[in-house]
Amino acid sequence: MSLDHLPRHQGGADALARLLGQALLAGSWQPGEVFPRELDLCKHFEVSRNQVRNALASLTATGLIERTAGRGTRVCQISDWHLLDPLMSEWLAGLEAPDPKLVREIFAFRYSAEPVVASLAANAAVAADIAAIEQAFDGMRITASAQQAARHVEYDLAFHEAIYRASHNLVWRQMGHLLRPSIMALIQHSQHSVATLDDSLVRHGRVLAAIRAGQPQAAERAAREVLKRTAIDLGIVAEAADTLPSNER
Amino acid sequence: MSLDHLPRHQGGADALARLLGQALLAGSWQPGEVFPRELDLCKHFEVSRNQVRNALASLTATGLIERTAGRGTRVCQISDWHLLDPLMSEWLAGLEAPDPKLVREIFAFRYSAEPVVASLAANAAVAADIAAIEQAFDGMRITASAQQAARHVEYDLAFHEAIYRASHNLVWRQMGHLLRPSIMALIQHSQHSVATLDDSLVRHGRVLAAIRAGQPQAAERAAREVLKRTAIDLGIVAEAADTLPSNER
DNA sequence: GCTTGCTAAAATGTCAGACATTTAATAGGC
DNA sequence: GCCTATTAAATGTCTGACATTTTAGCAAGC
Repeated sequence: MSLDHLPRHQGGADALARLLGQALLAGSWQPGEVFPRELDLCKHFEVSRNQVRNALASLTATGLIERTAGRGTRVCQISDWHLLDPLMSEWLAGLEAPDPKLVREIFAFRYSAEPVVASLAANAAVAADIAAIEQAFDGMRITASAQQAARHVEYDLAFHEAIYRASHNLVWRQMGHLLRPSIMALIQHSQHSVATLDDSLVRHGRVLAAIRAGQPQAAERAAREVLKRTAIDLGIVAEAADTLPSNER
Repeated sequence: MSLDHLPRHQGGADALARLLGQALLAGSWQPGEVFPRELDLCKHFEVSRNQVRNALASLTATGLIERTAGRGTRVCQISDWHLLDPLMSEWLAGLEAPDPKLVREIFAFRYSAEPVVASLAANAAVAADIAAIEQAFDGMRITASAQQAARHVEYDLAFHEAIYRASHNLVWRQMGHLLRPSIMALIQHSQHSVATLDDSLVRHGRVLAAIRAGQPQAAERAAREVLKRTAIDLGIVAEAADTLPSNER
């Protein structure tokens, strides 16, 4: 794959890293394939070798590419990508059409993890945590219309992130970054009718209530119900389906 | 905090990043404090500015420090550290005496997450996955003596990592990196008597059996039992205690 | 006295060019 | 045919100069 179709860019090495990172996430290069050489990138984007090297260093840090002196740069296997790196989440969230396989994998993770997080939050949340969740929930309610989908999604994001934070665990908190790509993908599949939005709101409300009441098991169940709704909205499972996304043998 | 007590080093920028990263993880600088300037680091370690900048770039990528032109370099809050970055795990695992708070946080995460992972593995594992878990388990059995603690811990690590891989989820798999610092800490608290080692082995065996049998709920329970044993061995809870480490309000 | 604005210093960021090192391919000798 | 030396090509490193950003200090003006 050549880089002819990539647009010129403006901004520093970060912008270049983002551009290349997103191209890799979008599948412009296959794993194992050789990546363009530094000097070619310099020429194509009309930037200094320094900027290219800085950008490539970011890509290396996220496990997208692997570089060896004399050999060149190759694209890593998907299983080696650092999906939990905040940079990666940001790039993924900014993609127009993220790889459905990736979205599905991330959602499958959320489906198994988030009930546990909600349960932890119900045990550990203090007043400030509950206030944060509540505020996000209020925002979701106010923006529950098709016209304000973008703002609604932001509040949705804040809601779930607040729950991760409320778990009061450093590791789970870091994982909140993963929410952005998963939730931003909702905008693409914007089959947000009034009915589904209302249903989604009710389910979110039950999670909030359970956490506020300090009921871990109820929070766990409620979180799972929220994710079932999200799975439908993401187009991962069909509307009527009662089955859940799970990893088959 | 000055860097007078840091040893000279040998190796490239990676080694320097490791040295500085481990010093940060060990708490040599407080969050918010200013970090030494590039030129001071050059002088102290007798390396080029290039190497220093590369090392500092790694530290920036892991969220340990934050750099601003003209302002300088400051140490980030612990909550901003990218604990899920593989580099971070490696540094943390290599520490002689990692911060007990961090070890506890990571273990608390494992305690809530690993039962879920085991359950997923019981659903998703194929023959190769089970073989990998089995092989690690055999290794643990063979090295179950105080003399071979180091090798035993490696097999222990392989056992848990194989379960993460068996979940067949890209995100959970990435999280396997976290195991190393958590399990390596076991070497420090090496109160491995024959009895505890035997008990630990039995519990690990039950996880393997449940996954092989494809029984998610049994796997979940068994994984929790393994972690209760580990919590004792890590000195997180007392021997007789039946209570579990959890995040209090 | 307080604010405003200019100036200088100090830190990180960037550039350009030469050189070092590693890897792989290639040609040559036996 | 195999082994070795050479060459080419890629990434890695060093150096010095310069750019940019931020902060602090100082001075002028209201």
